[in-house]
Amino acid sequence: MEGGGVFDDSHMPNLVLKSESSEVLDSLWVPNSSPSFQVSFFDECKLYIHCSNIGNPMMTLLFDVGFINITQGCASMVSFEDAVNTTTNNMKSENCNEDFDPGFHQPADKKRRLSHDQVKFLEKSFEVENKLEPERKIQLAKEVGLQPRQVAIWFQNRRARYKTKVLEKEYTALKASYDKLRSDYDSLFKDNDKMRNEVNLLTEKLVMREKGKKGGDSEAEKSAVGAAAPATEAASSAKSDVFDSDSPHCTEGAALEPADSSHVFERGEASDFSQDEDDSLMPPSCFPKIQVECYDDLQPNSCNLGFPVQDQGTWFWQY
DNA sequence: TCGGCATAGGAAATTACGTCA
DNA sequence: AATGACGTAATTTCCTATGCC
Repeated sequence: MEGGGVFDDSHMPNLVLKSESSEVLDSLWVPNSSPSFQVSFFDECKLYIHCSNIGNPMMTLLFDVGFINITQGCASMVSFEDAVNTTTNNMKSENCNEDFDPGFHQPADKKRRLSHDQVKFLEKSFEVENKLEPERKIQLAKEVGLQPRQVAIWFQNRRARYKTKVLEKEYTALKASYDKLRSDYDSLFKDNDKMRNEVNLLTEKLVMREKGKKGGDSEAEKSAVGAAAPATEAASSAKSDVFDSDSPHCTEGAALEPADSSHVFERGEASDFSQDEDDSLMPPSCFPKIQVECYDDLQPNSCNLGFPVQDQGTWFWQY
């Protein structure tokens, strides 16, 4: 059970307070007023408190002892605790009125948790507007039964909590995005590696064929290619069929340069997707065309970072 | 108009307390 | 009963905006 509820009339069995609580307590929290409390009579079950306030005649409040806990008389606060938790022993007061019985004093920094109803009320108000105008602060304080200062502090802390929550959410989203990006990058890198191997194989085939043509020894060419094929076939994926030696993709344009083709694919820093363009290394027409559609399934805000798919292709492939 | 001062309010950091496992 | 973790009320410090002289 949450204790220390302020102005939580669900815990107020006393008819005096039930019927007059709003009026009475409002009067206690008149800004700039200096209410004072005085225990005038205290018997085994009732507590009589005289409350004087500016603009108000002396009032006598009658409380059932087992249900109340005066916490901040100086600040004009009366809190009502659950009967189960409250006894005559824990009745305390930190009233600035030094005339109070020492037995009712408590440390000045004593704090009480706000009641469920108070928090609910403040939360609703916070949803409407998370900043407090002075008038609104006073109005809220009156309605919820707190000091304006307490309301201001609650809003301050609430804003801080809200900000923390938003930051946590943003961090989580950003991290998920990064993880996906990283995962996509890794899989792309593997594909890249696989394709590089295929290109190397095909390049070798092509070179051999060119050599064979130049030498006019077609028999030697056949045997060379035939010998190379079984050894490399295992490493090739099914995609290699696309780049078969008869494919127009490969035969078009100038001859490939096998010696330099591999370093274009070399992996740089894992987090650095940029590659310096170096046309001298490989003529654009030498590589088989990589279809950009293979990136189409990338989700926005994940690995593609919102850039057009066409642009992303250049992060990995320099033509 | 400009500068100095006081004041209020907010953000951020920190402390202190209450609650719970 | 003691203890540590956690949530939160409250405090402190710093900064900024505003009004007044």
